[in-house]
Amino acid sequence: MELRQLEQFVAVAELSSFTRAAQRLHVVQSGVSASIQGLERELGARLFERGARGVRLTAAGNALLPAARNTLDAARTAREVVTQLTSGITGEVTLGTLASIDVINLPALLGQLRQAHPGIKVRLRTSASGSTGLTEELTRGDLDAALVANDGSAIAGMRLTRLLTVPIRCLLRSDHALADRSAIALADLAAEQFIDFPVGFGNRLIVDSAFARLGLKRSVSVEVTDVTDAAAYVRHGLGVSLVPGWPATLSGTDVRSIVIHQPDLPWVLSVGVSTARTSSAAAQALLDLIPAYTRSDIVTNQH
Amino acid sequence: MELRQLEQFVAVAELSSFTRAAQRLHVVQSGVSASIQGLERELGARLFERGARGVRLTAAGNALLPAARNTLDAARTAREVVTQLTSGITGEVTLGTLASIDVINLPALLGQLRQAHPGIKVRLRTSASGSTGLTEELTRGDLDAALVANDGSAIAGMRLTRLLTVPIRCLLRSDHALADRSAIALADLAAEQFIDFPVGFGNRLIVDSAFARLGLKRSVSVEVTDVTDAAAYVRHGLGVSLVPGWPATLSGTDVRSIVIHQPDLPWVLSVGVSTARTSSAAAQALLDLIPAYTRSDIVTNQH
DNA sequence: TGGCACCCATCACCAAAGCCGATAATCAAC
DNA sequence: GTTGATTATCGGCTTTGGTGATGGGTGCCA
Repeated sequence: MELRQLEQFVAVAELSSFTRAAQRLHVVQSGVSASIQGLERELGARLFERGARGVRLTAAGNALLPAARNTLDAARTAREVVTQLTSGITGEVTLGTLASIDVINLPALLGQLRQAHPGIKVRLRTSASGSTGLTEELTRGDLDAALVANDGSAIAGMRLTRLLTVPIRCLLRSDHALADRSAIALADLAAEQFIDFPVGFGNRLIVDSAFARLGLKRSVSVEVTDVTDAAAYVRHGLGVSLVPGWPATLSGTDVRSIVIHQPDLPWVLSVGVSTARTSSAAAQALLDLIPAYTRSDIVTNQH
Repeated sequence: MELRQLEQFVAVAELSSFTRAAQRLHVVQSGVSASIQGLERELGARLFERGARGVRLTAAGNALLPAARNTLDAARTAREVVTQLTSGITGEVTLGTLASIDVINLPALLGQLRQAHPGIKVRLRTSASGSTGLTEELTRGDLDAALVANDGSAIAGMRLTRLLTVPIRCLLRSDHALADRSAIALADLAAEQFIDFPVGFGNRLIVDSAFARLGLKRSVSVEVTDVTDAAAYVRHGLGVSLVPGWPATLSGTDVRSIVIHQPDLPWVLSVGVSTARTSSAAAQALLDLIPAYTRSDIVTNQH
């Protein structure tokens, strides 16, 4: 049994395909095929059910998968403990992030990380499909960590660390009938046209499910990927928007940001890692810095 | 980095020698040398200080050693979880044992183990140098587990599980001046000739250190490796003996077994595994059975 | 039902690497 | 200095991982 075989096995298991695993590993498919066969012969058990439409893990394969990951993690750690002594922490980290998160000062964070550990290379990746897409990429193994927003509930396969909780507020044009309220109930907005994020984003998920829980339907007429864009559309009369609210960002404009009550709608930003993997030293170094570079002045759930 | 390299690295580290590591691994020395060099080149750090009298770990080597063991353990576990599904637990276990332990019914235990897990092969090894020798063999990696006897204190590098505590008693010929006492103090025996186990055995260690603590010297004139032998020498007038006492074994003979007080001398039998390694599934299966096959009727420390 | 697309297995070939055996180089102890 | 023990180096052999092409099987769709 070789580390190379375990690596290939894990790749095939994650991608459910010899062909795609070979692509990811930069070898030809026949090599992966032979390698897995060797592993199966050595272990005396078939690891995959081969089908014309990809492969599925057998019971034996399912048993091996976590153990194989453990082994690869241990091997990576073994490498790291030595290289750390000579050249500090090195390695490559891929962080999944949301399109426009100004609550985390990523440039400053990465500057600090570079200064502390020059050997770490960071790659940022944003997903067009929001937190849902990031979650998938993370569990598929394409990301080392991801920033995700949701209502604060757990996500299967991810270990989440909460960074920030911001109440969702309603953006209204100042000439709107509700614009002078001090607080708005969700039910008051059921008939409005909404500007919101696309399906898959945390914000959309929170608001959609809140309406669903109340038994209400709503209409999203414009989709944006940025709170600032949402505010701009509100300003131009395209509708109202429910987004995590930082009152300061709107001061002096003709858009009002009003607290939502009934129910509270907390928008929770977390950083997540896969429960199936252990983080590399490089990833851990990045994760350790995130809380310090998260804006804490608006960590509040109050109205 | 290959598992083979880690295996060779651990062997060299444990034996402090390329040559002996090569012997253990059944490869030639030049192969180990090249392999370790490759590992050092890949990690960018020297792992051993080479000397004419063997090798010593560098700081990098010391850092790598536990991580390498973890990796190898994880790989072994990966193998086991799969083979366990098809052929049950398999593997080879080497148990270090004392020459004559009748308090553990090893034949019955191994019979049960064979019945439960036919794929496990057990090798028993006794050490001529008693518990001390077993401890060394265990930490050197030659044993998976060892039965050791001592006064119940901890042993560096070993995780001990207590099986049995038996008070040490004094064997005397029935015509001895102290033979009719109901209890004897250690100081009463300082002038006697002793029959005892060789240095390195748990019993010898306990009694020697007890006399040393009292500031007394004693003379061991006959060395045996079996309690029955000790009783035989006592019967023939060669001296007295302090051994873990089971009154029943002497009934109907002309040798008396008398309790020692001042101080209590507990003889503690434990089974130990190395703290540096995790046990294989096969070793664990054996360990799990030991308590059930340990005589519990004499688990007592009372006089 | 036949063709097509997709996927895994097999094969021949090549380059790299592991292993062996022998030998050189180094160092400590006597 | 010599001896003994230890690690490093070298040439040659064998194994094996990788490649690229090909074959065979399966589901999908016209």
